[in-house]
Amino acid sequence: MYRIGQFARVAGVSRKTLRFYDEIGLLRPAATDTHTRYRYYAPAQLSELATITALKELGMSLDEVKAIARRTSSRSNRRAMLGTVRARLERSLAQTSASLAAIDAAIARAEVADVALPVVVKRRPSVLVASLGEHVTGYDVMSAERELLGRVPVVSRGDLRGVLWHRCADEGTPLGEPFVELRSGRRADSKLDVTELPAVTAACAYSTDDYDAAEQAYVAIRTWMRDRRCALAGPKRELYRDGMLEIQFPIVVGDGNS
Amino acid sequence: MYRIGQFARVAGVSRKTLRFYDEIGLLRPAATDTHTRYRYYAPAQLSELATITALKELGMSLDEVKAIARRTSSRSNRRAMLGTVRARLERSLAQTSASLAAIDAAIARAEVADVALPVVVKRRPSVLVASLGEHVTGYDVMSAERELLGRVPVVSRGDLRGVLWHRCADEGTPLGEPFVELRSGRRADSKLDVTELPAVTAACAYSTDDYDAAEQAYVAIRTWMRDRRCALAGPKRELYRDGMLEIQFPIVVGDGNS
DNA sequence: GCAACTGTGACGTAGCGTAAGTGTGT
DNA sequence: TACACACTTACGCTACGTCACAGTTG
Repeated sequence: MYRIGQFARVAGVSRKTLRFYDEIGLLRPAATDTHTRYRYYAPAQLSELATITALKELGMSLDEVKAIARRTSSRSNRRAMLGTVRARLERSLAQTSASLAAIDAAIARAEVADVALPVVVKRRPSVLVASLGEHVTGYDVMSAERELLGRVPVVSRGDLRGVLWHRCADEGTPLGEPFVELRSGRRADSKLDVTELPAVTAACAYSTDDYDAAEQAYVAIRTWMRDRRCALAGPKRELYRDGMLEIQFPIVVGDGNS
Repeated sequence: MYRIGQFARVAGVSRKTLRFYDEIGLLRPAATDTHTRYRYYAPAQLSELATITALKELGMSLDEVKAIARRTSSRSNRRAMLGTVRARLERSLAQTSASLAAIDAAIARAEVADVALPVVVKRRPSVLVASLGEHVTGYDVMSAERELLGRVPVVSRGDLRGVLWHRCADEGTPLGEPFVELRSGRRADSKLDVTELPAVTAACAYSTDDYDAAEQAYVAIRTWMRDRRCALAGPKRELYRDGMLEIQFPIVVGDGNS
């Protein structure tokens, strides 16, 4: 029989680890002195501990190790558990390599060194909006917006206000459609188009409300999407927030089930 | 100005996250009502928060984000930090893909489904041992061992006892060298060879002390090493521990600096 | 007055590391 | 007696999630 220190040295783990495994019932010492409470381990427990360590290395949590190491766990249970762990590892691998690619891209163009124009992904819920129902060229967007606002009373408006870009400058004449959120239940002028902006996951960036800054934000999102081989999934959205601009590119996204 | 709930919705994070970032000084609200302690956020803070989120996505800790986002951090500092994070990501990637390969191998041969013969890696310190100084064939190992033990008094012996296998059965006649650990400071019979077993990192498995079980353990380690494309780095060691056998294959191992 | 919001604690997560203070073995 | 070893208890770490209870806003 080994006392805790020697067993720890021989097994290559820390004493604290052994006490912890005892505490959570994962590896109980073969004997415990009832008076001194010293833990005594049998040589055969080296292989028990090796099982625990090996399963932990495969990426299992101690709870999972406990479950799989029980005598009562069936072969099919164990196989299922391996599948679960495998799936988790794969997700983590994808995540890590995506981060690695992103950081390499950032290093390559020395971009994040200036912490410039961060892009973030957000899930946006669907929203009820009113618009004029027509797509106008870039130069007419501001007047169209004024007209729209003139037709929707302030009490009916929600917080969101902006432009949907159905076609961007890089594809020819830009075509935009100003919109305002409608407070739920409010009806608008019957000549207005009332539609539901669909829920999307979008890559977003922020800028001040001037042309050059916005252009930089657009470039940042495009670069971000190129780095991640990410496809556009709908018209871009430009939102006005009190002097700030938020630019959203809806993106295609896995549903997490694959 | 947004209150916490709206800011959280717009930014796509939780209220608790915002309170936490306030608490650790990572993102302080633009204003706080001194009476009610309500937090008020400015629209421009959306982009601050986006920076934080983006850096976090790259794999930085909040402490690192705090450091890199400070105005006082220089470009070279930031570049160095990116390098650090990149290195960490790479290690984690290697680790995860190794686990994935191991679990795939296990699934393929339905091995861990029976939680059979786990292999673990251990770092072993160097150890002072005595031996007869000659390599004997497999059949003579037991008698050589008896002779060795006869020449080393019990008081001089340490805990370790076993055989070094200089050549294994798969390479022809097995050649072994029994050894016993010497308690530090103790001198042995001058006709014995006293050497230092070098410190090694070894892949280890356990078995009971009989031929078939030991053979299975050998197979398990060889399979493990093949799965990991891992090379042998010295004579195999067989240790006797009170009826149990521990088999160690020294392996080549990166020094963690690459 | 009521619903929806906000605040501050306090406790939980995983897997141990690191003391602090006290008893045990040789 | 000295010294290594063992014990328990408690707090620390990351990045928040989840109550519970009380005050605030519209």
